[in-house]
Amino acid sequence: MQKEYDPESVESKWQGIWQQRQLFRVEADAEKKKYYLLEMFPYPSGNIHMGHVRNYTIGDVVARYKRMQGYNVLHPMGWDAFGMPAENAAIAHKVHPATWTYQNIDTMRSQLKRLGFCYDWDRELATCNPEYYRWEQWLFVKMFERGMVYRKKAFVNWCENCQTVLANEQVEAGLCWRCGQEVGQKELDQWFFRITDYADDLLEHCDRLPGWPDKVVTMQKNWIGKSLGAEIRFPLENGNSEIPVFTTRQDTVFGATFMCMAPEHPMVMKLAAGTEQEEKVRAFVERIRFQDKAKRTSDDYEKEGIFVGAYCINPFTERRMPIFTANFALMEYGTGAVMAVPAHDQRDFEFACKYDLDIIVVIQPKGETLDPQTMAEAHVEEGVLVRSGPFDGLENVKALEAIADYLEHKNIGKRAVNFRLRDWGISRQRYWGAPIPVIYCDKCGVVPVPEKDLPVILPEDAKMLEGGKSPLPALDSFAKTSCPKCGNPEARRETDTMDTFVESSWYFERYCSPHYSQGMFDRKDVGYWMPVDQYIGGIEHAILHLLYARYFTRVLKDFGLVDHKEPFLRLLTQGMVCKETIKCPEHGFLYPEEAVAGEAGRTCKHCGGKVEVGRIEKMSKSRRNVVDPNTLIEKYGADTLRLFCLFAAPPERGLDWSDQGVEGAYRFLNRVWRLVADHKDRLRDVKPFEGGKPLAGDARELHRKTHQTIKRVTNDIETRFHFNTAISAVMELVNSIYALKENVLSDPAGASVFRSALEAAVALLSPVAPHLADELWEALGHTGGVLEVSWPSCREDAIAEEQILIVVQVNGKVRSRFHIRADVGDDAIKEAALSDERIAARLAGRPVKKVIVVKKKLVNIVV
RNA sequence: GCCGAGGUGGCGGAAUCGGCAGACGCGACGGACUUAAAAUCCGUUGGACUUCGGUCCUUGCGGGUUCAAAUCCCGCCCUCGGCACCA
Repeated sequence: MQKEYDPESVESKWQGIWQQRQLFRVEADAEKKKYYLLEMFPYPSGNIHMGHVRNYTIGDVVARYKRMQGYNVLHPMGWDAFGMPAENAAIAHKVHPATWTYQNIDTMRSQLKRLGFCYDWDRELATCNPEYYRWEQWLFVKMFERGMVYRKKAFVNWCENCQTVLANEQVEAGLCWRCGQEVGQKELDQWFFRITDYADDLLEHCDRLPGWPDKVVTMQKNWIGKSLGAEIRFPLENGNSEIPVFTTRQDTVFGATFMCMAPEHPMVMKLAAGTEQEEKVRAFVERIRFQDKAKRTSDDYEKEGIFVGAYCINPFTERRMPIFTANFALMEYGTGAVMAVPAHDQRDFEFACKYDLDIIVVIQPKGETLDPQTMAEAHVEEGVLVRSGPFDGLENVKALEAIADYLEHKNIGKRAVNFRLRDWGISRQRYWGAPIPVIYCDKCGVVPVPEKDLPVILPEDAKMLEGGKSPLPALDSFAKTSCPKCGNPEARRETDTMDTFVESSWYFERYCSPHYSQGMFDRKDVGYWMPVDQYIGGIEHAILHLLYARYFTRVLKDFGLVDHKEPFLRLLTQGMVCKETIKCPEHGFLYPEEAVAGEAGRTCKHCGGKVEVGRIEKMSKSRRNVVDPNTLIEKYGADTLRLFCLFAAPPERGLDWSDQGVEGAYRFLNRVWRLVADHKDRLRDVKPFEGGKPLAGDARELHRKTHQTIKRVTNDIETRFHFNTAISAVMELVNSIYALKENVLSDPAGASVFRSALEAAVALLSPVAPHLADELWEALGHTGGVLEVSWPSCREDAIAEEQILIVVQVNGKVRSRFHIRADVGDDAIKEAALSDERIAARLAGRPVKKVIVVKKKLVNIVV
């Protein structure tokens, strides 16, 4: 062991040993209790960033802690390797997406190894590998056979200029990110998973995820968005047809004065046909359709609509209702048509005011009379029904039921449930993804690729095209094929690929048997390891990824492939890594080195103007406030970086980067190092303290502190994952060792206690700073790493204090404190408090009204 | 607008069940060591007043409950995150 702490040499030494000993390899073993710890796998974007470091450090601490607790811990890592950035890089740098991806994986794998994470690398997987996605294709075919997938027309963002489909993140303020042209909507045939079949089940089980943060559960519930209401059919005036409408407010139906339909609604143009409105309606529909969704739903939307030239009849009032098409009506929700009740819905109210439509009050609030002439806004609250025929006088909450009954009785509608959640569109008109295993034949129609022909391999010889258009449709060697059913040589393959969320919806199951070649995974292994005991990742995946993963697991269960329904028992969503930003009014965000320190504060290197410093924001390249993990590892080592990430804040909160904080972490590790380096020789023949013999003085103190620390650290990790307080407890122990070392070391029992304290500090620190811990452990005379020993256990008898501190308050204010033997009763404590010198002086004979004694803690005297 | 989380020293944060507010770290200040600096070690460090014994104030703001409130209740302000024309 060197005198000076040199992280570089210590870390490379132990990483070599760990690898050579295959320390992180695990196998399913029915004899052992398992623990599956999973962190969300990264997209191989090029380099590990601070967010990854934080996420994976949190996971690594838990994995190592659980191993020391005796669990068989599965802790795998892999790559979410399909996705658009690879295509963008391909176009920008003329590298093939596969080359780019695999290079990035190599870089990032070595970065993760450099951080000392205890992954079982034998289980590494990359979703772009055909051995992975072939099973996804296999499942797709199974789902197709069962009708769990279907094809329908749907809109995509389309850039006419680039002749390509754009993902939502490629649409910036309604414009194409590449060419700046306005983005439109194009209707294409696409594949959908029927996730809505599981909407109720997914919603119901939200309340059975006690290990999930409430926030995430709420977000999932809102996303699923179940509404109870009714479907009401409004006949057309000409009697040809009817418009079904979904509403949650059937109690207001007597106040419905007009109808609003989504511009995409198939009936709109039919209704307008032949009327004098036809051309105007066509122009309106075209205009709204072409707007991208972000714009249509942006803040400054204006409600607008147009009369389609036809009327329907309110079946309750026989009123003739003009039919409008309006930009705020959404085809995707409900039936795409809304019965408008301007008196009791704010949107309808604004629309009615704008187009001068009738407003009829049908819900009257208590103690108030609403007048349509003077109303400033809709009345959406409760009240009593008026102008509602047989339902007059009914409270509106009761009317909801009564009118629903009436609808069903008269057969003009029915109770209905509507979900905000829509089926999962998985088609991507992209190259770098898993091919959808389907063939189109003129004779047989849609034919799934037979199991024996799987996988449908994404051809790696495709040439990437400018503008981002997928090369697959034009690649005959891929797209041209023969029909597996009839042999027709003119059949064509589906050239769309799957949403990358599909890959990430089952990778955690694949990890259980990543090399299994007979199916998606080995049932036996999945049965042993799943479900995931602890899942850790960013809050940005709180909705989609987690919902899709929950859905997929249900599908697998329905196929009898797994026994569990929920994949993740406990979930931790870690906060963002943030850092202060520096902004120049002229040059925008600056790197720290671009801001020059001067007399009047910092100035911009480029223009000399004053810069604005301080706003703390999420680290990102575009804000120029990133710090590079590599640089920090070089300077301080992985252990310091890990320590800082955990110490700066509890995991679920945001972490504010601080260079000085990193220095502090480094200083602490040096402090621990020196403690061992300076005393290992004196401790060579000293055994750890075994208990039994009575201790006195500082040795007793240190022994107590040691076990108090073990208890605190264990509790902080076990129940709360609060590593920051766990670390501060170890810091306190180290401070105590420093303060007491000479007094304690002078006698043999004391030296034993000293060794125990030191060993406890090293062991407790080992999940956080594993390299340093192993080195110190070895220096203390042990063979083998700390990971292979048991987590320290706390001796309750060592913790018990013989003297306790009692705080004395007078009227709730602290006035004195004293020590007393821990075994005395409340009455003795009360007596001691009242006779305490300072208290007696303060009371000065005033009558005591009341004395409250809190066991072994506090006395409050009320006068 | 709706939903959720949060607001504590100069800063990050602690106080786990209503019982000493400010653990631990950073920064700052002082001292030791040194020719000097760095590193290290040891102190001090919420604010105001102080006769140096203490006293008063202090957990976003205003009320309340309680012997006792950072913690519970009511009202308000601010910050962050999510959803957002959902009928």
